[in-house]
Amino acid sequence: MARRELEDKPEVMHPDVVKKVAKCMPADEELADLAELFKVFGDSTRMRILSALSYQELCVNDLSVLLGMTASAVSHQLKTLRGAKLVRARKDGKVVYYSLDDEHVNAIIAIGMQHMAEG
Amino acid sequence: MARRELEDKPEVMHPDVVKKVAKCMPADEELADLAELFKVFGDSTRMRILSALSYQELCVNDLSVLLGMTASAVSHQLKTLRGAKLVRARKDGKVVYYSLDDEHVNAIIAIGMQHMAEG
DNA sequence: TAAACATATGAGCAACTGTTCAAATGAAAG
DNA sequence: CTTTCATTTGAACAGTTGCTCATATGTTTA
Repeated sequence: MARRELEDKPEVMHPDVVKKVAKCMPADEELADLAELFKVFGDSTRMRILSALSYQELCVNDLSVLLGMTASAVSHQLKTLRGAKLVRARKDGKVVYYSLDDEHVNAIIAIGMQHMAEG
Repeated sequence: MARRELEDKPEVMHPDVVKKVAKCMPADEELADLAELFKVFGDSTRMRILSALSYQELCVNDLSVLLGMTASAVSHQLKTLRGAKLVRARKDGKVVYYSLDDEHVNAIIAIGMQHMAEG
């Protein structure tokens, strides 16, 4: 009991299982990067932008009208989407047209929809 | 000019395109729910938990050792994962075993990995 | 019964995030 | 050149989030 109190580190409950899983799992850094990617999908404004762009290339002004938000707010989010390489920019005069830059975007959205439809 | 200054609402740049996309897009609420789902994937701790559970059913203590975190922190995140129906709990005595509760989890993670591998 | 244990929960706090606002670019038109 | 316009950027602020700590549940064992 006294011995137990000194060592307050938690005992492993299933040591062999934990070791096995620890060896199988990807590196923490890789999983952190993956989480960063999904964080970009985890905002309703960005999700609406991605959904819109899945149908049609759009400029910032179009998006701001479509979403009912200021061009500034949209531009900030587009910067985030560009950083994640989910969106690509094409400049034509003053106007900047955005479109999806990744074939996986629609796939990820589709699977998410499936999950919600079943839940 | 004076007329222009009074009406400071933004003009639509490509009205027909915006209308078309507006009709195609899912409802805002559905996209918001989808964003909420991806928000759950958008945290490195939760991602590590999901990754671990993709190999093996694990109890809270195992997870806390595996992740090097307190059982409390892990339990809080498991509650979030349970709320999103990504994880299921099985109770055996004092011990609660968690496992993936969704076939789509692995698919979503796999596509995310693909995106990172190409970027 | 009481003690030990695995897990869950609530409050509190530091860190992060999305929007607004004002100002800056950069490009076309007068 | 100057003005106008589309977009971008930075600072600031409110709202959110994940962890810690203390405590509460619920279960097993002595």
